[in-house]
Amino acid sequence: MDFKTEIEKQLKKEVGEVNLEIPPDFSLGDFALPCFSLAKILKKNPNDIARELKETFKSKYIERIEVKGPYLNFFVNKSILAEDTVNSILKLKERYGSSGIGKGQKMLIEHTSINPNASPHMGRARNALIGDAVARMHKFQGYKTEVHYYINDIGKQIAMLVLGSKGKKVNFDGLLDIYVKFNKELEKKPHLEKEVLGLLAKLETGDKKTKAEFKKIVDICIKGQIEILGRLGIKYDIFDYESKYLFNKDTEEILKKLEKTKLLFIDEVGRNVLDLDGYGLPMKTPVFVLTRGDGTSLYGLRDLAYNAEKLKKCKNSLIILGEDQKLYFQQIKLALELMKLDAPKVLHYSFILLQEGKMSTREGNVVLLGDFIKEAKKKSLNELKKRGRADEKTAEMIGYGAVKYSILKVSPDKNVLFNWDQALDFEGDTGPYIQYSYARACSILAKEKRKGKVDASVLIDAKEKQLISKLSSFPEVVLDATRQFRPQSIANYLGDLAKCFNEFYQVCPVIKAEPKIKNARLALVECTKYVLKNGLSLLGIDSPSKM
RNA sequence: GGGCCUGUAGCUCAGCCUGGAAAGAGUAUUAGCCUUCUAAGCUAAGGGUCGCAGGUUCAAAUCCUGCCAGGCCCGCCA
Repeated sequence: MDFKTEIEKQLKKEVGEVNLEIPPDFSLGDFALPCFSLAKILKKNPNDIARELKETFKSKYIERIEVKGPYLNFFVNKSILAEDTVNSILKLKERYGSSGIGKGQKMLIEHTSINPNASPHMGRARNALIGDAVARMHKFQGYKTEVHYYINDIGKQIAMLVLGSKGKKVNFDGLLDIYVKFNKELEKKPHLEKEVLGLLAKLETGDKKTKAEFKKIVDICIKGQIEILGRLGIKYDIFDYESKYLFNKDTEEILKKLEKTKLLFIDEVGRNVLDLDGYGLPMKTPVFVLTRGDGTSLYGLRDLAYNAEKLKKCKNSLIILGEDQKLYFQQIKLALELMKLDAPKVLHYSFILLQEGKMSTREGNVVLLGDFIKEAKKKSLNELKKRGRADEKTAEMIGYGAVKYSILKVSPDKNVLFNWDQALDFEGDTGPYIQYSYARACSILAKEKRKGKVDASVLIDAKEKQLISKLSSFPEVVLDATRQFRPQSIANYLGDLAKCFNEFYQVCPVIKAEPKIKNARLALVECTKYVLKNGLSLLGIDSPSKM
């Protein structure tokens, strides 16, 4: 039952199209109609309008109506809401919250796509965590999702690692060090740059030995990255290697297509350049450079080929990109549109900053994801020990939950200043707080079983009503979050829900309540358990039944 | 110089798209609550020129303009 739509439908008959809002405080009602705008149309005092509407409005879904000055406040029939919400959740269980809007549709999501040059740092992890959550949200809504990871296996960075690791035994953890050292070397000896480019040119001719050298580094790197991300439960369906689009000549196809637009030209140093003047790109000279002077391809050209292929596979597509790629993506989008191709939708996120500035793999001032989750697990294991448990699996659930929640709850537009203490906080508005609420619910349900029919209308305590109201809004929150690619909305909702549940827990004993109320409260706890679990799983966070 | 994002309590953030009632959480500080379903919890107190200045509106944290501060980007990196 959608109360809001029901009230709006009724009001439409009386005064035309209106938009209800949620009052600032629970005690003021469930929905409110401010009568200011009506005052203008009806040429009457808003307070009078509110009073008159109160008299004429009738609906069985409304318990009572209060007039507060120019506001008409609706109190929905709590027993209908309670019955409705509880029945719906108990029926749908792990599907509660899904609208099914994605049924029959496919969604391709590309995320993470970290350069295979080192162990991932927290900044990159933000991409993976957001992408993973968005993918889970779509899956939940019925989309058939396909998660892609694009591997930049032929870039300058790999060439640098190939050169830097000559004669050394390389492993995943040592790559960062090699990369940092090589970059320092490069500053001192600029002629190394030529060696790097030479190696790239050799690669593009298809030289077997060079290919093998690149592949060796890339394989080590990808394997290490996937292992770390896999620990966090982040999985990919398909890995796309950038080199493929070079060696299968797709890039040449793209150049041919772009030639037809008449906007492609060869500049004074022999590069293929796309003229994007007149499209409002905020660049000094609005062009898109596609090849180097020596004819080798640049990243952008290969990316165009990649995007063209993704589009063939699926017309619904999303990519997660850092804010540094905003302008670059505009170029890609324009170039694709010139070829009459749709660009994917894009979600940009800002960087995680350190006290001393931006994280930079090249300079080596990074907090590695691997180190961070290790620390998180260690801390949660410690906390578990204090409570007489020391279960590794649960420690991971909690530690990783803290990491994920702390990143996902913040809007991607915001820079995050990385702070160890804060990121590893387990109290207050954190992942473990939500998990703890879940564990509390499980604990009650393990002690006592609900029996027979539930009469939800006996749930009349203020905290019970508040909890029910919160539970009932879950589907709307998920729908909105999915449509707008906003995992943070779900994270914030879960924080609120956990708070509502803990407040209820404090004042409403379940097991000791009289039978009728006990049964209804058990049902309410069960409902909360489902919603917490469903919500957490959308963020890729596990729900431990004990902690 | 140009473009995009951000600026809300000491600190970390929600609310801004879609304007509406006294601006919300968490944390930190202070004071309470474990013989009662897990205290990773709950209750209470103090703490705010919503960056600044204009404008639109009956009404602005929310919309518009200008300015200030931070982040990101602006041709052979990816």
